[in-house]
Amino acid sequence: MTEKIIEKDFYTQDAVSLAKSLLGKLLVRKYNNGEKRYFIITETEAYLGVEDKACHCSKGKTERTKVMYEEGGTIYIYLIYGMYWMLNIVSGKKDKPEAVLIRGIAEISEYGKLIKHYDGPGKAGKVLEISKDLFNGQKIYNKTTGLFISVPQYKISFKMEQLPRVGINYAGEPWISKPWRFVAKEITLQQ
DNA sequence: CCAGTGATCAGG
DNA sequence: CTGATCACTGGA
Repeated sequence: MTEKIIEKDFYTQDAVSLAKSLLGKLLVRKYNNGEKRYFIITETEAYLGVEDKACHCSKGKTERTKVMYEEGGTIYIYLIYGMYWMLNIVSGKKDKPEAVLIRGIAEISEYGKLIKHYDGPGKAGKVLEISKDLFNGQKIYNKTTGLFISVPQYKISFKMEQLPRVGINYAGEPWISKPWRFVAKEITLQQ
């Protein structure tokens, strides 16, 4: 697998366009034992600043949310329900708190064959073996951190679905209805 | 349908 | 310090 890492500038776009752009990109995880695995990003959600009542930053800057105020490309990780590590990529400019939640990934082999889907952010976090200690505040465009995003060498085709976000009923309207969840369907790879 | 599980945060 | 909440998942 050749790795064409995506540069820092890519992450300065707003969270909604970044959420779309990340579909079909390759998430590379180099584990502590040296093993390397490859995952296509298949589902994302955008969280858009202090106004968005579904966004953690709607309550302002806290110990947890401070990394969302960093520049685009910063990794934001938090624990939910005491069990699941959620992986987010901060987007936009410094001091504009936006992020994209990675909700689904599909593992592919080194030769571009689909292996397994991990549908759901908790499952994705588990297979990636991420945690706050390991990656929170790191940069996703830094190839040395063990978790980075690149352009896949294989041509990937899919249909994009746009849906409301899940698990945010507490946010109220209009935020519940914002179609800021993006799913890649019918994924095929050409070698 | 619902319990598990612990960091985080507002409030005293 | 305490109690409530939670961008979820897996098993009745």
